[in-house]
Amino acid sequence: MLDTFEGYLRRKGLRMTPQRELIARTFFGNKGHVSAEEIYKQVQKQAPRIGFATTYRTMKLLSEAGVASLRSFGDGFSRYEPALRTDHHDHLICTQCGHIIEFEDDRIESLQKTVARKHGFRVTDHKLELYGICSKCRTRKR
Amino acid sequence: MLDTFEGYLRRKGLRMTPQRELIARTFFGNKGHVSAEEIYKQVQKQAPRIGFATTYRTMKLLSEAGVASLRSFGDGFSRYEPALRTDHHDHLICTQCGHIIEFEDDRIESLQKTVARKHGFRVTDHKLELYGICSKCRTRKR
DNA sequence: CAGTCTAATGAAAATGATTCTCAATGTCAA
DNA sequence: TTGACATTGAGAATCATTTTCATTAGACTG
Repeated sequence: MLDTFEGYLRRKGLRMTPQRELIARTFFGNKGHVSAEEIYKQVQKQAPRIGFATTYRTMKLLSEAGVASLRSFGDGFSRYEPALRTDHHDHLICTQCGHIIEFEDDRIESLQKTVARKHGFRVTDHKLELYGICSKCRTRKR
Repeated sequence: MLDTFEGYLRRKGLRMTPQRELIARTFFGNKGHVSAEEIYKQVQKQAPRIGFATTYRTMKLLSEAGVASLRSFGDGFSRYEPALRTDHHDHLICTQCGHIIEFEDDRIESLQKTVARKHGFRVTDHKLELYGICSKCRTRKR
């Protein structure tokens, strides 16, 4: 993962710096769905001198390198999640508590490809989000 | 459509004003996937005195009334599309030219419900977006 | 090692979509 | 008519993200 990133940088004539390494490691240490600001705060604890500009810049680099993928849910800001995961997964989002569950379903995936092909599209990425109320919130409600 | 909106306003003790009506009509006159700014520009042509604040406010009202639904694609800003359409549809988005194609697929819909149920979710809404390159862009490319 | 070239950094300012504030205006009901 | 609010438009404010810019650090050359 980190190697892929380093390779990308080298290929582009860019450098692997301590800051970039720390930010990348911090990012990979997360479960996913992390906003740039969250990364920034975590990084701050270990290296308070690192500015948010560098964090944002590095997140963008990670995304360009293909090791992070940008995902914008409905809320104000963009989240990153580790790419290159073997499983393609989608999201179930509770509109009540904000909890996010990942799932995958091969049948849906293959239907998506079929539909795209029918419209002459070559799909490079996709995003499926189901919004609803999770069981916990539903029982808590009444 | 407009009646539904009017009903919502009345129920909330709010008023149907000329501005709101024009904005609503303009919105309904569009195919969908319109940003608040686009609506604003269109409205401006007919009534230059209307400010963007009013446009934004009215779009939010339309959304609360359930006649418009907010959809944020990856780009910087939020788009609205007419709700209450009989067909549930999803989007194919060309990352090259930005063209958006709507599609619907009942099998995918029902699979979504199945998956959600398995996780104890009651789905209220969903969003499926396939990103790729459309046939036009693909042939133009080489 | 010294010198040079360029990338990288952090702080602060800039941006751009959206929201809020506020004074002025409109509308309804009593 | 009057009072009570809702509404409006203009501009200021917000908030995540980007850009600018002066400074620092790295890597390479001789």
